[in-house]
Amino acid sequence: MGISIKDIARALNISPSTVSRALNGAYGVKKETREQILEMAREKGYVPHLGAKELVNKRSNLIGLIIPETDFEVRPAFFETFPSLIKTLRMYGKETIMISLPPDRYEPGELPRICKARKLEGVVVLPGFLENHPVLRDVLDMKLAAVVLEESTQGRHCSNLGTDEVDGACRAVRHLIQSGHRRIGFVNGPRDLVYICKLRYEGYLKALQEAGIPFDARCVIDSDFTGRGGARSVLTLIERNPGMTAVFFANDLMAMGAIHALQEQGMRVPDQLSVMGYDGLFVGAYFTPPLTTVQIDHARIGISAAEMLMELMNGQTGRSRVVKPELVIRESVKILPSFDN
Amino acid sequence: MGISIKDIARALNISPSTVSRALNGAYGVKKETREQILEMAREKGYVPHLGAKELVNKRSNLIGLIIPETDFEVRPAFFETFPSLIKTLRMYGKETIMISLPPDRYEPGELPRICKARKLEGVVVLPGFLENHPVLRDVLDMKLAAVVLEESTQGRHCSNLGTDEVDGACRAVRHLIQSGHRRIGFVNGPRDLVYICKLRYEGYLKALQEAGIPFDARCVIDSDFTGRGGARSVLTLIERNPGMTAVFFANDLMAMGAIHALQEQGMRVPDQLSVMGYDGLFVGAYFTPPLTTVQIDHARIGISAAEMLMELMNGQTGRSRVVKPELVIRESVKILPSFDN
DNA sequence: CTGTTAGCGCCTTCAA
DNA sequence: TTGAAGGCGCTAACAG
Repeated sequence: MGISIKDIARALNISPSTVSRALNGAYGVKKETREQILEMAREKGYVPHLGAKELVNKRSNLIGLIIPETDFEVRPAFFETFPSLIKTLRMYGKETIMISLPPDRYEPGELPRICKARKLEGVVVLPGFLENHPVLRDVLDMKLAAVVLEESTQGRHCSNLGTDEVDGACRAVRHLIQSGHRRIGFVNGPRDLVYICKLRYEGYLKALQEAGIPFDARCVIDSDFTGRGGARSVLTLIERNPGMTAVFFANDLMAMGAIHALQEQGMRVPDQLSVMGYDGLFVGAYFTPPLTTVQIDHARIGISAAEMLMELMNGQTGRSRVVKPELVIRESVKILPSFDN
Repeated sequence: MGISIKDIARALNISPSTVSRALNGAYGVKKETREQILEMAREKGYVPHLGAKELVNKRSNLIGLIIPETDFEVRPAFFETFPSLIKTLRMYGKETIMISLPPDRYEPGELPRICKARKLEGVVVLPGFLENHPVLRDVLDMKLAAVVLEESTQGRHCSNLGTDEVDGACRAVRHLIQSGHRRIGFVNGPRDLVYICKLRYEGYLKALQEAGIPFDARCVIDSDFTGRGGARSVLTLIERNPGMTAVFFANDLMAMGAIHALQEQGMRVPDQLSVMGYDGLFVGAYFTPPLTTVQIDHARIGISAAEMLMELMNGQTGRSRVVKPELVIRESVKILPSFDN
């Protein structure tokens, strides 16, 4: 099929090893010969067979990108880390192979088998597998360099990278408080299923506490991260809490669904109810009102994930890292006049 | 490192070739021996080295997924084909490797080199490379099975798969006409850069023609697929066309940006201006008003792309296929009373 | 500086 | 039914 090292050796009447040396390390080959070889390689369009190299070098330069086969609507921001992640890995000479795994129906041992078969050098696990999910456990057991996004999984060969969810949520709610809101609702995601929901909840509590606002369980409701869920939940919340002036949603999608539902009921946002999102979906900017939210820098996360993986592959020990999200103030939160500072 | 075929041969005091046979073709091995081998393989956790297999079998089972390194906002729906595409390929025993290429700064020959080096069996090219882009030309030259999404590139080994853009746009505009609109604006994408823009334009013209509505160039404007662009463009269009009652946008993002801008100007949608989108982003459902749009079934496209690639790999000739998009009627288009049918 | 030899893990003749 | 030998494309160790 393709041109091999032998072909060009034969053409030049030299040995394959010399060709190999010229093409790689370069040292220990007469300049003249090397140039001939390089020339001939170019001429014949030689491309090294990476698979064969791997066989002898024991380095595949392959990184697995593990993505959960889940309903897309749940995490639309999900794929935004891809471009920067892949690009950064490529800068390190690593290529990315996709491994799509069904969170339900996952057979333990499947992932390790794939990794062994392809001799992957590391994996990046995208969010979608819950704490202690068999996939995560296999990742830990494999003793293969791994970076887990958003979950707290960590080990000798496993780092995790997330946003500072507690801080993000806390700042969101703090912003509401600073805008004069005291009775603040919280529509969370599925707290028992998704790790970050716990953290966002923590942030909510923390901000209230700081401000000396007593916690009221009636202000909090667990939902499902969908627009419809957000709509349903906000309506429930309003009914339960007549004095509530603002609601913090654990993601933008729910916030958007809620705003829509409220407007359908003839309520004005933010005049009658302020809404705070979380995620920073860019479509939020085109909402009416434009959604105030907490923005996650996905491109940055992709880069960091790649870098952390390289660290691990260089023998460093697994660690934890969080990037701080950013508060994006748009127009869905009203500043209550009495607190106008 | 890992367990090899030899290890299990030695443990059983038989030859590696027998083990190989037992593990693969299975024929020509005594049932008893085979069972011993299988048992031992399981016990030792044997996993075949795919790279080594490839070396002898000449089949890598690797498919390249070519994605353009572009600004994310431009095509948010972009990644929605991923899950189904990867999953389907996996069902065919193929794994997916990501190849991210910069549309500008692309060096011709780069892609073929990557494909050769990894011995890829085929590629799927995601949208983002314009007609006749060097990447597309290389794809054609490689004579490797390839499925190109959205562009019309085709060849002996190259199929293309898109949605029926003309039909989609035509149906969108037809819906506006049936709702009683006559003077209908069109905010297109960058027509000179993105192939589908031409098709959507065609559909727009076709629908007008069908209805006997004369074309007016002042009703059409090329924009850039962003929310801000849509906002700017709709304002221009309104100024130029006082009698205009509806606008068709070549993507949802622009439609959303436009709706937002209109509402900021105090205009009501759809009462004063009807808006039609294109893409079917699910967040559109949470807009106020919920966006009427043309929906593309990305999951279906992923599946079809995989299947078309397999066809090509089985020796069939490149072909063209379009899937029909679906009109999703929500509330951003007003039915004008006079035409109430 | 260069060629020879051996082997990575696997499969496929060809013989036994 | 099984084993031995050879080779896929490449590199590393050892001679020369």
